[in-house]
Amino acid sequence: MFCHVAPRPRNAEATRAAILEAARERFARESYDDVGMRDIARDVGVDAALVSRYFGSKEDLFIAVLNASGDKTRIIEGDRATFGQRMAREAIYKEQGPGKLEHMLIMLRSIGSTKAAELVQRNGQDRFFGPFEQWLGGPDAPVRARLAASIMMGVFIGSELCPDDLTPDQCAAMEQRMAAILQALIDG
Amino acid sequence: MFCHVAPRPRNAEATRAAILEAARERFARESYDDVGMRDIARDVGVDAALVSRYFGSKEDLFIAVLNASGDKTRIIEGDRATFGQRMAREAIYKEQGPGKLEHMLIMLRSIGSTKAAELVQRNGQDRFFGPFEQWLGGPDAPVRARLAASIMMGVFIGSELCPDDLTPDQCAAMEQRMAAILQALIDG
DNA sequence: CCATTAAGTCACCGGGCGTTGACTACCGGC
DNA sequence: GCCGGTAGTCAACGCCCGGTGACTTAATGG
Repeated sequence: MFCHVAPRPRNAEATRAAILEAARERFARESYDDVGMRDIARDVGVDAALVSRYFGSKEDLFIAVLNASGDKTRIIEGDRATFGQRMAREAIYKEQGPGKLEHMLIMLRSIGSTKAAELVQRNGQDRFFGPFEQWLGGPDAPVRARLAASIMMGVFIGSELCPDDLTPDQCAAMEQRMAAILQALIDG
Repeated sequence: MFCHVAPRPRNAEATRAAILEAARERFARESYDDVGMRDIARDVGVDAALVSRYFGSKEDLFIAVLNASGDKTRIIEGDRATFGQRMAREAIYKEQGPGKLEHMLIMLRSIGSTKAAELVQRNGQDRFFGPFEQWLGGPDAPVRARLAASIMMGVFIGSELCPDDLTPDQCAAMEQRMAAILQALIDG
C-alpha cells in the first residue's frame, strides 16, 4: 500500500508555476481573505513556507495571480457587431476554466476586502477598464464603457456568486436581453 | 480638564440599539471579514465582550443588521413610470445615510466572504429579489427582475466600491442611459 | 562516490480574531 | 443606607493567520 503520493520532482520553476496555478483557482473561488497560504500549499502538495518563499507575501502572490490571469483575458477581440452576444454568453454561461472572464471573477471575489481592494481597482483599471474604454471610442466613451462594464459585473455577480435557479429557457431569454442592451451601448 | 467622555447611561436597550447602529455603519463600509467586534465596540464606546453578549455571535449580529436594515429598504414604492430614473439616481449619486439602498450595499460588501455569502444570498432573495420580481410582473418577470437587479448591483459596485472619477456631466449622461435601460426592462 | 548547492520541510513566532467566565460598579427598591 | 441584580469591564483562552530562520533531503557535477 502506498502511503505517499509520488513526490513532486525537484524543479523550482515548475513548482512555482504550480503554486501560481493553484492560487489562481483558489482566488477565483474564494475571496482574498478566505484563501490561506496553507490552503494553496496543500493544493500543490508543498509546505506553506514555500509559498511565502517563492512569492514574498500573500499580497505579492495575489498581484502575480492578477497579472498572470490578465494575460489571457482578451475581452476585446472579434468584431464589434457580436460583442454583446459574446459577452452575454460568457457572463451567463461562463464555461469554467482559465482565461476568458476568470480575471474579472477573481477581481469581483476580492473587491470587498480592504486589503485587496486597492490592488483590484488598480489592476482592473489598467488591464480591463482602460483598454475597454479606448477600444470602445465614440461619443461618451467613458460613460458607455463604465455602464457596459458595470452591467457585465452585475450579471457576473448575479449568476456566479449567487446560486442560479433559472431554467434554460430563462437563461436564453436573459442572454438575448443582455446582449441587446450591451450591443446598444457598444454601437453608441 | 475632562479625562473621560460622558459615560453612557446604563440602559441595556439603548446600548443594544447603539451597537446595532454602529454595526450597520461598519458593515456598510467594510466587508464581513474586515469588520471586527472590537471595532464596533470601540465605535459605541463599550467593551467588545458586550457585543458578543448582546448578539450571541458575529454572525447573529450580521443577521440582525441585515434584518434591521432591510426594513428601510423600500425599493418598490412610487409609480412604475419613474422607476428607472429613481433607481439610476440612487445607484449613481447614492446620498449616504441609513435606509435607501444601504441594504444592498451591505450585502454587496460581504458577498465575497464565504462565511457571510449564504446569509447574504438568503436575505437578498427574501427581502429584495423576491418582492421585486413579484412587483414587476408581466412576461419573463424572473428574467427581467434578475437582469434589472444585476444591472443595479453592477452600477453600485462600479460607483461605490470603485473610486469615482466621472465628471458631473458624465454622471448625468450615465444616469440618463441607465434610467432608460432599467425603464425598458420594467415596462417589458 | 562524494561534496556542494538548491529545493523543500519543520518548528515556531507574534499578532489578531471571536468568545467566555469571573469580576466590578452602578442604580432602584426596601 | 444598604443590598441585590444587572450593565458593563477585564483578562484570558484557543484558534488560525502570514511569515521566518534553521534544518533536512535530493539532484548534480567533478
